[in-house]
Amino acid sequence: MKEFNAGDVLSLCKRRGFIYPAYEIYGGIAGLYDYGPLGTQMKTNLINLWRSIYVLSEGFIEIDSDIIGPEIVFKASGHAENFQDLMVTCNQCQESFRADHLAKDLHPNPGALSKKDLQALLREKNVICPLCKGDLSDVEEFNLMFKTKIGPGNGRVGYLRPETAQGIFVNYPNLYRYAREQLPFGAVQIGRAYRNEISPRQGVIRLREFNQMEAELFIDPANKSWPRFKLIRDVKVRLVPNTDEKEVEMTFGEAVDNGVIKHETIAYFVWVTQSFLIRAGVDPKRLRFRQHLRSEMAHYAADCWDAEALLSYGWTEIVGVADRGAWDLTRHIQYSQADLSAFKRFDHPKEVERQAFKPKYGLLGPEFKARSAKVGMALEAADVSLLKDGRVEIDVDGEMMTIPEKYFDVVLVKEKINGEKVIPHVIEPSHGLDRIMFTCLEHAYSCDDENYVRMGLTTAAAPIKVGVFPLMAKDDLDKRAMEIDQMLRERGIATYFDDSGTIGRRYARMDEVGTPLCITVDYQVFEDGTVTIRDRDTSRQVRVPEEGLADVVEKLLKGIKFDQLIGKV
RNA sequence: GCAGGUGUAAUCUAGUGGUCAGGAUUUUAGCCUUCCAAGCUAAUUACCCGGGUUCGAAUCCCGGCACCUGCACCA
Repeated sequence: MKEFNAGDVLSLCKRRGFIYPAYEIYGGIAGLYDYGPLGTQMKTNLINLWRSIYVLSEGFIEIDSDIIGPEIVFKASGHAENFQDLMVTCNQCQESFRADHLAKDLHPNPGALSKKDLQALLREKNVICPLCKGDLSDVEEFNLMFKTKIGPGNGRVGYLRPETAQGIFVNYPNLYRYAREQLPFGAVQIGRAYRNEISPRQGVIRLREFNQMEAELFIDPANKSWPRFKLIRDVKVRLVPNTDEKEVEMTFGEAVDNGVIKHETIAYFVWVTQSFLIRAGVDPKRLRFRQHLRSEMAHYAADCWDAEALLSYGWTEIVGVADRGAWDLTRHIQYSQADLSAFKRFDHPKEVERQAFKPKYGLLGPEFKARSAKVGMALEAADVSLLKDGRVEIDVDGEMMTIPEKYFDVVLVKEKINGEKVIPHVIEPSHGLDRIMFTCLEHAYSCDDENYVRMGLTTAAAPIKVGVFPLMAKDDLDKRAMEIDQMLRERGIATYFDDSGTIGRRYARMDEVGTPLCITVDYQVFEDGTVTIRDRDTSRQVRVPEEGLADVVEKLLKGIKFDQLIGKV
């Protein structure tokens, strides 16, 4: 086994059609990559695997929302604020600073200043580099969202989404209704997102246009247990808690019992993530879950665990599982005025007695004419504590009105309360598809001393499942192999037919792109109707009757071990 | 964005201010070949882009772009 680095893997990816640098004939653009034929197929395979877990097994609903969104969505989400930092750089030591942080003592609210004003303020007060006392650059805007205009002329300001999650949050009322108004329910979205990164690096690890698979699970804030958690209590996981930042292995049950992971729901989806990644082809020995440090956790997050894979770049975040609390929905409630709550029905309705205003509609009518109904409704909704000096001040359609007590009585009312409105909390497993894909490729890559490259992709991820070869392209062997190839493709199995050059070269070609199985039709087929199936990882072969071949192949692809098969055939 | 390094074919690379560049792998066609990158013959493909210096630049200089490393950024 030879040492290798990400460059070797990227070379192979380009050579064999997994990943190409985008716009290469024009010199390329940093942070943009295209998927080639094999890459696209593999990406589709990973998506289908993920979808089968979230949509089929866990019952999430899937949507596909717009990439372009109006400015207000990203004001609500916080991205407009957090993506547009004003920065200055020290001309001497090259350190970068948030411009508003440097102006903290010079202005009551520097965060609210425009770029121009902040620039003027810093210049006027002769602010210099706090580290080395060097001169500072002009104030520069770092806008990490791609801005665009919606419509002709001045249009409306729009942005390309920096994450797919917001499309789910803004559809919350529709999805809540679709889920028949019951918690918990979850929604997923798979799609592209855009961040105008300052410095894209490390191949496809930091991209300006990337693919996300995000799930948003809406749960009752008062109940973060998870029924299916008991099924996975005894599964082990490697954790790096933020308390001492040391890696420990424990079961999910222990992690929750000891408070390492905050609650069952987060823990369960860390498990879902772990099992997905391993089935996708991430090496379990190079996978761990690291808890965000307090300082790196978003202020609204209750807990957050990143799946990290060990790549030649170092430990790299590939999935984040966060408890975002009620933050997103609360923000969208503020900005949109929409009702993004869930109605939590009590097991037994509560009888409540309370004091309330009872409007005298007979008097309200002549006095307030057309507005009397609205005044009455406002009175009914108002709290009796507002009553002062024989009058009450209430808000009617945004206008404050003073209503003397001759227009109402104060009475004791009995109310039956069936439940309460709550803003659901959100558990978000967010997957960087491109990073996961690259991790699968790098973890699958092996190269021996003879420079023989073998990609140990899992059967789920492999873009080609079976290579089909005639031992020689003559004597009807090729015809026979072609029939097998077509039969397998009709069964929905992705094959690759190859009759060129020597058989060894064809095996090598398939090994290099991670094809798990190869079928070779040799002369024995004319004697007993059998062909050989070759296992990529061991190069071993078994003879299998042509009849029933597809069933055997399907079993192998589903995970039956090659060894078990040898006994069976 | 800053600093340093790099840029020759699909991939890995040799090379020099002076015959429009050599090798290996790959690919394609043919010969050969009864199971793991065999051999033979032939073919296709490259000096990142733009400007400058020079009689002459792939080579030296400047600018751009891309990649690598470090810094910064990473909601």
